[in-house]
Amino acid sequence: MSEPTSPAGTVREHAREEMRRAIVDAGRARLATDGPAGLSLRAVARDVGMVSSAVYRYVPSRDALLTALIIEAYDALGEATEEAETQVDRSDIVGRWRAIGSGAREWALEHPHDWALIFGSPVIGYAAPADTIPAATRIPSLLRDAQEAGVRLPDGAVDAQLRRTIGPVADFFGDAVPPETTVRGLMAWTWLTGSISHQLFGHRHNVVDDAAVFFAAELDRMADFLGLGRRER
Amino acid sequence: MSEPTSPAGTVREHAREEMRRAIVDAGRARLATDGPAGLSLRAVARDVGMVSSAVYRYVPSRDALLTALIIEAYDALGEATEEAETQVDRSDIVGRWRAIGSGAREWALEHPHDWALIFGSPVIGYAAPADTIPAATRIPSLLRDAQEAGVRLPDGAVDAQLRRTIGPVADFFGDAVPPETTVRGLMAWTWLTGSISHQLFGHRHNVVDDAAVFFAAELDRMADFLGLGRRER
DNA sequence: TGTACATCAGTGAACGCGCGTTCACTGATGTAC
DNA sequence: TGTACATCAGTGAACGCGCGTTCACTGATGTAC
Repeated sequence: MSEPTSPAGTVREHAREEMRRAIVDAGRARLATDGPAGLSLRAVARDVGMVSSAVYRYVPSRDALLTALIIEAYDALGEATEEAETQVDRSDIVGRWRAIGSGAREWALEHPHDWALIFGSPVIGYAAPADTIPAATRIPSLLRDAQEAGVRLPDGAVDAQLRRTIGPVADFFGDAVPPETTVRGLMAWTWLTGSISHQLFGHRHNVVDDAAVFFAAELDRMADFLGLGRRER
Repeated sequence: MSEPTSPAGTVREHAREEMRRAIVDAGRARLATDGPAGLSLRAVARDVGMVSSAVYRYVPSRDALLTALIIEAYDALGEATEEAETQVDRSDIVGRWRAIGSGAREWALEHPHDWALIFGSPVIGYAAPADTIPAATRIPSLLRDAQEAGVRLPDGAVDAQLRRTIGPVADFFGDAVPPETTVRGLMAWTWLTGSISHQLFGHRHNVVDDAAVFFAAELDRMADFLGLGRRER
């Protein structure tokens, strides 16, 4: 029962990759109990059954581990929302909007501490690693699709100053989408993350009884605000 | 030049209260550099020029100091928004809404770490001390005033389940305000805090060039969403 | 007004703790010939 | 296939640090008579 022949170095590399995963995963678990500021390499080392100095074989420093956790959180949220959205028929614009919202919410409920890493207080000394959050880009692409599908998007007048200030995201939304729609798209993203944070961070205790019911109502009103249900006459 | 006669104990009590203030203020300043998790009584003691054990005369523990800071932040935000709102004529409903929004935003820009204490990641082991955030109650009272002033607030149909779930805040908004307006009022609060957090926490870098311009545009659209400009026919 | 006593603010040493990171090392696993 | 050497994972001790909290104390300030 010999091992199957494998390219040189691969076995070790594989073990190495597994160990690194175990360390990062232990770090993520630690986040839940200790918070980002309390993340400790020594604690992580104990959790994976290693002496503290050994983790330095896999991770250059405590800060690098935290950075890795932040980046992974961004990516995981992006994947979760994308996955949720693709469950819905491409032509069902409102359904896709709901899927994006609920997908993000569900991921957040399953990974509250990772959500906090992204949308909670910035960890001192850490900027958001990416200029663009993968999950955020679902909205502009949805609006572009809506436009192409003949949805009558909000197109009120937008003055030059406001049009200028949304310049950095004009490319994401595309030229065809009216500026008013871009403004509202950004607002929708803000509201979506705000609502999820309120739910997660306890700001809806004694405000709303059933968070899911209220969230669904919010999603509907936001779809309306974005004009997603309005067909071209 | 003798001291004016003063009730016994008052001089000491006064000094004591001043020292307590200095300690709490130093704690707040520390927040900016060390974050809530890194808040340290020893550091605070150094900042006020005391030996670490001496601060225990004024504050029972590190956690108690943090709690005091959180409570003060809630109150300060509430006062700042109330103060901003009262600058505007009571009958100018849209103006009051803008004042609430801008007042909250300005307070947040001046006290970003206190804002993070309230709306950022929950500090592990600390629940929001109050069931109600003083600042949040500005919105229901504004909507009640709008109603009385004859503004035609959103009054679409709201199903029983949704009406039930907003039960806990029904009193704040009052019976006269339509349930749809209550739903939108809660959404407006969510959006307001979300927008400010996005600005403060860096989520608008490379999204929007001029945060103030975009925020003003958001306020206008939200006023619209709340139906604040619509007069009874 | 003067004295004896009680209260209180602040000191300094000590407790036991966990942290990030470095470094010289051992022993196992892979590579080259 | 067999041996000599290089690479690498993991060890254990050590560095210097800051933390929260307790405790017996000193000396100043207030109170009662």
